[in-house]
Amino acid sequence: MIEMNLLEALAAFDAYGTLSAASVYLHISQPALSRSMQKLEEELGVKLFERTKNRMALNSTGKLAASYARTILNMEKEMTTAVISHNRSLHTISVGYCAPSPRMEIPNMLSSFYPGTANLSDLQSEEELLKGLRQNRYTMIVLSHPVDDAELGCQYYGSEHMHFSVVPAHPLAVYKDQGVPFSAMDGETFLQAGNIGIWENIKKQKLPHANFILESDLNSLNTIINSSTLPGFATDVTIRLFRSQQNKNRIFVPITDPEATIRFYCVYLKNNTAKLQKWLDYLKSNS
Amino acid sequence: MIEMNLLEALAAFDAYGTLSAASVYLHISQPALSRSMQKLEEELGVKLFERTKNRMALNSTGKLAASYARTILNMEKEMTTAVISHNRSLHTISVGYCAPSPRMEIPNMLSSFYPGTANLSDLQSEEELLKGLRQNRYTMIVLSHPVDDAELGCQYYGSEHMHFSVVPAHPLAVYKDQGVPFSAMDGETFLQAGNIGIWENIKKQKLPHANFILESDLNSLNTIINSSTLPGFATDVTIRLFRSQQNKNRIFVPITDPEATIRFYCVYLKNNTAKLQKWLDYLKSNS
DNA sequence: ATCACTTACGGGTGACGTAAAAATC
DNA sequence: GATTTTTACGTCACCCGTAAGTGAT
Repeated sequence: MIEMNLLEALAAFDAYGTLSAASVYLHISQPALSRSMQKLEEELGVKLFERTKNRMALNSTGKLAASYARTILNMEKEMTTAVISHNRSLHTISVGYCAPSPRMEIPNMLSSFYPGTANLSDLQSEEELLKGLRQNRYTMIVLSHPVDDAELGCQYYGSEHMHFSVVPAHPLAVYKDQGVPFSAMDGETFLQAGNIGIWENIKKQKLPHANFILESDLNSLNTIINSSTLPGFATDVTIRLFRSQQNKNRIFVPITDPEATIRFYCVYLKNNTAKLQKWLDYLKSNS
Repeated sequence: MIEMNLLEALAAFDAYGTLSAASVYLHISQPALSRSMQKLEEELGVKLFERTKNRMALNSTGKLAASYARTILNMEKEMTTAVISHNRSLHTISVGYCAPSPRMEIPNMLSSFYPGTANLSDLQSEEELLKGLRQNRYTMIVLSHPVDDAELGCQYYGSEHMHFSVVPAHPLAVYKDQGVPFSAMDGETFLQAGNIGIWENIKKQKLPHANFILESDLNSLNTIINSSTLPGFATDVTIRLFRSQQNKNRIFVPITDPEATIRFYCVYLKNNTAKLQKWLDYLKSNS
């Protein structure tokens, strides 16, 4: 059997033309490479080189062998990358989100269910998420609606309700219990986090005349909110998550339109059910 | 880099299911195989097996690796056979003939021009010969006519002239100097060697009413001829080649038809000109 | 003189086999 | 008790690097 290091030596010689040059590339001594080539010829029982006293060159048989060597080495390289990447995928849960708040909550929960398992997050449009799921780029995606598909599993995760965030002096602050419709604030200027996923669509639809000042860095956004009287947004989820660091000077006015509530669903390839079993069981037990 | 022996060990384990069985197949000790598998996992940095205290099984990563291992091993096997067969083809001249007499003469001549080079012979129809030549199954073929083709070289080799072989008492024996046409013997029964190549066509065309008793073994044929008065065939070439062992009781009557003479041409792929140079030079110098 | 390859020689690594242990069937 | 895997240990082979030699440019 021809060992891989001999194949690599042959390919290197073919690439570099002389033993000395190839030996430098291979980080071995030149006599060692010379012996390797002799051994290769001996194992195959075939002359691979035309030799003059101070020059070696592949003959036609050697050229053929070198071309095989290259393909075998490529396949070996492909094998290692494929095996390693497959292994990584076993220890990674990649989740795609349509909105920021599940993205804030879920990774920590997954980490506790799957300790030692990397979990990657991505915020995307729902079409991109579904495409990525089918291409196995996501182990699971979180959508704002259930799906019905033979290949896909679907499990309700939870809901999120949108509020306006206003200073106490704001005229609408008094509606903090009964709520207001989106239309009550259309035309105002809002402070807003950068990427809000699916909420972007709802905002455009329900507040067509409003202006938005975007700040993608959450710390900066918080600083700005603290020093500003401009209204902003908050949801039941973000209010809960950031209770400790919350600006006391803000009133959260719930929005009464049905579009202000989103129900989230975890969607996954049924192939991956086993991998997600613990997580799905947890969700079922909570609903 | 993953060495070939590790790949073979992995493939063997996949095939046999236990280290012990695989180690028997591989002719190594079972602990050695155990270490090989550990080393493979270590080199890839990946778990390939589910292990219980006295059982090992490939996990999904291991299955993937084993399948790569098989393809790489197959390619390595393919490499050795391809290289060896290519090498053999360099040291072999395979010649296809359309008639027996060049096949009797040429191999010895080639051996003297190419000592240490195997030379294979085959008797075939001219269509088969041309097909085989283009498929590189023949280094050279001998046809009864020249060819004109951009890819093919062609060199006149020599001619052969057909005679009837009759006992002295035969009525036509007296024509041994002036010759007779084929038609003079049509309808008679002949003794004939088994495979006479292109001559078969000529015989069928020019002696449509004759009968032929075939004997493919030349020694047996000779015995039969010696004890028989039936006519047969001989050519200038066979008369010359077998002069020593010739039956003194035979007269050779030349045949006057133009079809009784064949001119032979060596045809080869121009690709192979270098390989046949010596031989072609010899033929040119003789014509 | 430099370069390129081969041969000779000594040393260290690593792969092997034997032996033994642990655990399962 | 038989099987299967792992660990421990000693041995030997093989591959490597250094050094030296040959021949060509």
